[in-house]
Amino acid sequence: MPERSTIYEVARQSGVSTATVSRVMGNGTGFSEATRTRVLAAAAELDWFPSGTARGLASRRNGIIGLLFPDLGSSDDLEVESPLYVDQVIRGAESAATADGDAVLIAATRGASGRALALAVASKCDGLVVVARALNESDLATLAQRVPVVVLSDQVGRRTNVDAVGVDNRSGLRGLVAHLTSVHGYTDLAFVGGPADSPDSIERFAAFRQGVAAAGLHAPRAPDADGGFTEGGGARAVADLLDRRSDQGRTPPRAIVCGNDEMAVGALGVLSSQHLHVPGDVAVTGFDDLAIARHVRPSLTTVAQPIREIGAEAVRAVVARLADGAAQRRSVVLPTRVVLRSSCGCTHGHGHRETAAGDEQQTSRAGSRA
Amino acid sequence: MPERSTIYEVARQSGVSTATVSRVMGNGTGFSEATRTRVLAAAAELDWFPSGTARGLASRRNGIIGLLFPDLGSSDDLEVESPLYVDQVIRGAESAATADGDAVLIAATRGASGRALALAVASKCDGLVVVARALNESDLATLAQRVPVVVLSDQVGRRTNVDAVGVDNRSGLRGLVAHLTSVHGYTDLAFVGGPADSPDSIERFAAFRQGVAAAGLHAPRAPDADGGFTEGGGARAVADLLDRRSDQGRTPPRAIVCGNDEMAVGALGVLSSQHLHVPGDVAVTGFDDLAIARHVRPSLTTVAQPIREIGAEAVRAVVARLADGAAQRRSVVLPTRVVLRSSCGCTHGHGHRETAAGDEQQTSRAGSRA
DNA sequence: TTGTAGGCGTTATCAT
DNA sequence: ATGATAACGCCTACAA
Repeated sequence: MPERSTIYEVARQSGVSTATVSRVMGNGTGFSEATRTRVLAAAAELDWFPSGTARGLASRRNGIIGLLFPDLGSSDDLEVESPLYVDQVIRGAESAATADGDAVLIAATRGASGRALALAVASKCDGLVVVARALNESDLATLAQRVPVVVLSDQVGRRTNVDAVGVDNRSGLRGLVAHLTSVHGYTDLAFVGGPADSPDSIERFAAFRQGVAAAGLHAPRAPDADGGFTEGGGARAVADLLDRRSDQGRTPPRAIVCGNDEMAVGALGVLSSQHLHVPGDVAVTGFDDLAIARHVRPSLTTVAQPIREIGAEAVRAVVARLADGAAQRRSVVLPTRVVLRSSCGCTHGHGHRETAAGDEQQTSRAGSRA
Repeated sequence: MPERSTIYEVARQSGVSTATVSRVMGNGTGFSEATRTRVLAAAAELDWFPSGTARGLASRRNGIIGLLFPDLGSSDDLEVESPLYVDQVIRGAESAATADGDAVLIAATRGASGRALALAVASKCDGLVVVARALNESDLATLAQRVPVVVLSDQVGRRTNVDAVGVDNRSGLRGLVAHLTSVHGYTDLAFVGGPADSPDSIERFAAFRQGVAAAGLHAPRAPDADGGFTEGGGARAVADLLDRRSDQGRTPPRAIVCGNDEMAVGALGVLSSQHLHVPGDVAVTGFDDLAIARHVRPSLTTVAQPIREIGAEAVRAVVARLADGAAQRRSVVLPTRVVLRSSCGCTHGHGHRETAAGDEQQTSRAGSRA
């Protein structure tokens, strides 16, 4: 690395002050066209461009939005590929950030070192998006009084008094359960949830109970949960569920509602290996509507949520807060939508690219609200 | 936001100099335990932690590694979900970066604004990882003389004299073609490539030709390419290929080798809708070994490449360069591996989670090299 | 072990 | 339209 040149060299080389160079490089105005040309020429010649770091210090604006997410990866192959959800959030955040002229700084909070990492990231950002479970609520609050923070869970946001972006888990899942009970007439439903500390999973289970109860059926008190929102997790949970039922001399549930698509895929695998036909013997549903839901056989009935949009909306919220400052807590709840395919028992075209529902399509919408 | 306090307040509050506060906050040593306690207490009380930006300016180390990737998204749903490759690279980069104590700043270079965005990002980072096609080679060179850069393509790295991380596309694809020709005896193979400017796609096609020629068969001069490494792109390319063949009064190829898994999935869809059986009528293969390759039916024979590892290795390379400084260009080539499943015509267990090959498994390895 | 003081590379304020 | 010149918040010799 040759000695990096600074704004001083450029100023001298172009015969103006550093202030003027700064003006030319910034979006600002306040210089003649001739000056602009000379400065740019000098910059090009010296192969210089302004230091984002110095610029950030001086202007109190780094052009960086941080994104903290929980590290769900492990060494197990099946688990590792799992966090497609986070990948989508990252994509959405990136795109909204770029639209606003800043970049996204990502970091996974691994276990105990979470707080330190979070501080390190926060200290470089103008604002922060925090995926649910990436941070405990106390640390969340700490960060929130330093930079604008938006948490990806309406629930958590409410508790910590932090801006939030979430989805309407309840409507989605209730719609799904209503479909299973009313249209297909299933009466023995089981819920296989994700991590017990996932706000989304908790909300989905609550909605599941409501839906089941609303249909006049017996609602289980706790989900058949497992450690992860993963294919492996789903497989293990369903295997356990089946074992337990078998030990009790009971038959498998008529329908298994899973916490997300990946778990549902795991469920499909276990059921298939136990020679239980889906949806003939057991119906299965997911949540998320990832690409895999279309590709797996039978194709997966699920609840779609706009994951990329969640990430994008969160960044927009941070940016808005950056501009606004005061104003009371804001919360955005994005809509979900039931997507009917084959795994619930619906039958329709099985073309490779059939998409979504038909008659029974359900849509639940909720706008943003204060 | 209440007035943020600075190192000065903390110094005063704890009765030491700012230098000492700095020492306590940095990993450094050079202070008594008692001092440390007092400083930490003051920091906690004032609810202060050091500004990463200021720290970066002063220490010339931001703790940020940049990651530039091409924006392959579009508004088309099928295309949008596509860049699973990049998602994996991001994950790998993040994990290696965190291990080294820094975070990853990501940005997608969209079209013409690419250069400006790249400079903005580079000006905030200690080093940069650039995914192939994210930047033209000229801009790549510009950045490389400012911060350490590692490009994700051995080919590009060689041309621009920049450190690189790549995979052994050739061995993988040659192994695949050898399998198709020798084991299955296919003689009419077609190649459906990705974007014409993708170094990976180019290399894979070159290897395809070699492999076909080595089997004494006629090698096409150009791939049946399409705009994107996407499911939609694969579908369109294969549909075109089939149409063209049909117009010429020819039968479909006996095997279609696709540029990546997503294109292969698109191929599967088109073939199915045209009532061509895979692998009975036409064999199909992919590249990458994404999760979807296991889930799609028939399961996809493909070439595995360690995508996450690519991202991780790239970050390690820039970190190494950060420490080293001089030293000549380095290039790491990661191994690929043929993974045999059903879509090539191999038959074996169809359990939902069957993984990879059996007898015919091929492995090609290549260590790192100067 | 601790303090002093001079940067780090820009931006922003106030003049001119 | 342009120039001085303080910040910006911290690190790091150099001294003590």
